[in-house]
Amino acid sequence: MSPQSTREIEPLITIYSGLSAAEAARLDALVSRRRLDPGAYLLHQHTPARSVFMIQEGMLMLERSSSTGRRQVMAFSHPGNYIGITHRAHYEFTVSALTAAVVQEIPLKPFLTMQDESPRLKENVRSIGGNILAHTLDQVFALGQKKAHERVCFLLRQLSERQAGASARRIELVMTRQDIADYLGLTIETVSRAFGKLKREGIIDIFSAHTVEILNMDTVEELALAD
Amino acid sequence: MSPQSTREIEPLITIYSGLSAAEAARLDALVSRRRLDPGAYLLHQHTPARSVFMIQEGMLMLERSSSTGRRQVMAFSHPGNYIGITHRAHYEFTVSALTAAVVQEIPLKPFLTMQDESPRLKENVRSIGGNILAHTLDQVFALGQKKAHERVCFLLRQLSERQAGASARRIELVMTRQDIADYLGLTIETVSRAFGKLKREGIIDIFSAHTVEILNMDTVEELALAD
DNA sequence: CGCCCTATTGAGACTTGTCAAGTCGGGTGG
DNA sequence: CCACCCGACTTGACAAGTCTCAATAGGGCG
Repeated sequence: MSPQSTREIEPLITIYSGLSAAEAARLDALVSRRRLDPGAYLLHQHTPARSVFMIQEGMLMLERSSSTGRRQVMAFSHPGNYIGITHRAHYEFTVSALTAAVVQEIPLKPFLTMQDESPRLKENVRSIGGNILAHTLDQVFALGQKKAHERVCFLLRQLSERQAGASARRIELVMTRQDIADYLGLTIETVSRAFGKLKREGIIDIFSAHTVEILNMDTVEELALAD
Repeated sequence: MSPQSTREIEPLITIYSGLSAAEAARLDALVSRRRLDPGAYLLHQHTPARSVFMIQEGMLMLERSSSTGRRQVMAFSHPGNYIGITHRAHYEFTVSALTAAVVQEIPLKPFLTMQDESPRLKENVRSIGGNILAHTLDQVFALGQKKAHERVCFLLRQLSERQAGASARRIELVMTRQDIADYLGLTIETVSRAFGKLKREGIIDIFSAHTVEILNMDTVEELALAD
């Protein structure tokens, strides 16, 4: 899939998509809910993967740190996103809550068993895994090919896309500049200057450090997809 | 999983791992072989995904191009690697042969059916998918956090790791400098200078543009993993 | 032997990182 | 209620890294 096509409106596949009422009920029986305070950790890199999670409310952040201390943010996760679906025996990254959040937890073992019995469920999981890989490939493309202000547009576009309906143009930046920098492979100063540049050029407006509005969506798109 | 852990010796999971003789035979019946000349395309981005491939001989390259012409190489694929396993309805990238190659082709539909009936096969596919995601996450980390010469070490380490047993220190660079540059998010000039720097520092030796030897594996490792 | 494609090397421009100073805003304590 | 404080963000000046453009070298093949 090309970087462009992320713009397709994905109807946000869930594991429930197309399941029978009976199957959905069985799945429901597995689910428990967990509430997270801002800053709280959901799980840690290298710990055994025992559950799959779906975000119900709030925003989470997936990150990876090297022994020498630098870190790479792998994703910002929204309601409807899944965590832990494609993993191996151990989690690939650390996950923490950027805001107060509620996640649904599904124990991995019965979830896998149920996949054996429901082709549709298995298919849904496969789709979600594909989406995660596609997202990661987009990120590789962005980090490999784009300049600072283009990477910022890449993020703005991702956030506006997934943000609840109405005013997708006004964006709440829940995360810190450091989080953004670590996501885009930049420094906070460069991120800050990139925002400044976009504002000077009239492409976005910055109300506060954590609220921006996209004035010219086409240009943002164009920069986000620029190679 | 941390960037470090890629160094674990993966016993190269295959879809056959742990299958019964009967299952293996059924799988064999699905497989056909396909020979590729150097430079030939195996499949194209955006075309419907109909098969899964395993490389038997040779080296392939996975790449993605944007409409504006720049491209990102997503991976160099060795014998034993799978292509198309985690995909969606359409292939995510274009795949071509860097050398003469032989691939095994498995039609997707019967392959998925068989997964429904063999939990072990499904588990193998899941593992392989996890490896692919892990590889991609490593790449994100490298592009986001590393300098040019560190990225080159990142590549050298990957190649030495997967290269047939004995002299993993001598590395054949089958691909062009442009391919390397597009994989690492650099220009060919910067790649060339990075090689030069590593050579001047006595970390590698360069016999020809396409043959290098790692003189100090520890340093290469260290640079490859540097954050 | 000569040609062509690829890779290397050099000089200068541009982008990003680093270090340091200054601003903004929310929260606390006087 | 206001002053202060602290963290987060912005801005500036400079250094370092990478890109661009251009010239040169090297290797394979006719």
